[in-house]
Amino acid sequence: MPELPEVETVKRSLAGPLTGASITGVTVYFAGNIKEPDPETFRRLLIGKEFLDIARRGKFLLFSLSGGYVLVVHLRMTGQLFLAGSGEPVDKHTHIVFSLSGDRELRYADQRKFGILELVHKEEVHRLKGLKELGLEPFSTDFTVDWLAAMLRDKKRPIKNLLLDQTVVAGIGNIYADEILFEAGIHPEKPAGALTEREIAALWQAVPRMLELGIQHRGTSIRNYVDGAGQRGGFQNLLRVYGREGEPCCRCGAAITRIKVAGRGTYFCPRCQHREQQ
DNA sequence: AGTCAAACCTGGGCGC
DNA sequence: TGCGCCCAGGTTTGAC
Repeated sequence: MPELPEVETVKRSLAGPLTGASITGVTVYFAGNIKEPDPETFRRLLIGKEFLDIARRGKFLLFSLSGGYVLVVHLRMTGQLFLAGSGEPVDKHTHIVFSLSGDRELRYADQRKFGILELVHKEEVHRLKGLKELGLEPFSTDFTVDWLAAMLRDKKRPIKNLLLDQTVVAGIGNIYADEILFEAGIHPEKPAGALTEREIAALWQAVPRMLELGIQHRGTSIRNYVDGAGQRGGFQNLLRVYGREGEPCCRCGAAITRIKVAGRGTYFCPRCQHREQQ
């Protein structure tokens, strides 16, 4: 599910309703997603805490709580974080329920159970695995074309592989990587270091452009993704290559092709996205 | 340094 | 209906 636009949409949809709310109880139906501390300490520490602020870093959500604690959540493939009324039925994939004042609940559901929840003191956040290795935020002012050019220089790995590397740029996943490369007209297997200046400039523009477009449409819902209000996104209808194997390219009409890059299903237009030059 | 497969889990879709 | 296989939005791990 969740790449940067989806995580950002969850953040925005939870920020209003959650800010100022207090946790009155925590029910853990499945503890496997709780990485630290142990589930009982996790429960005990959270009860009575107030949500102060929500931030996003890459695909991580960071909930600042009273008492100096931070709840860090990574949704991985199928994690969902959404608000519900306390009377609504709890489905079998809901693993953790945070009861809030006013008969509301924040629920964590996760069909494949890959997601991660960690509760740490704010001084400890910087040491968390995955979070500390994150690269640049694509919307930060540090994400310049010169910085990108320097990151690609002499790299032999496929450009798609590099886009998916969270230690380079944070937040891009498999769907947006394909859409970004289509937008920029670059073959996903082209070695990063072989991109021309024009291609680097096009890529630099396409990264924030496609992510922003995803956010404007409230994310991509192909399977499980929903925002903090339980609503699906709309960007799946605007994808131009992802999931469109065999369909005509919207620019040139050639059939969209599916290959594997970095072990991931990869969609591109063989005519618009070439390996050589341009 | 890099690439790859496998692992963590569950479920949907397909062909037979 | 059932079975087996492949696929899935992410990341880590260990082998080469």
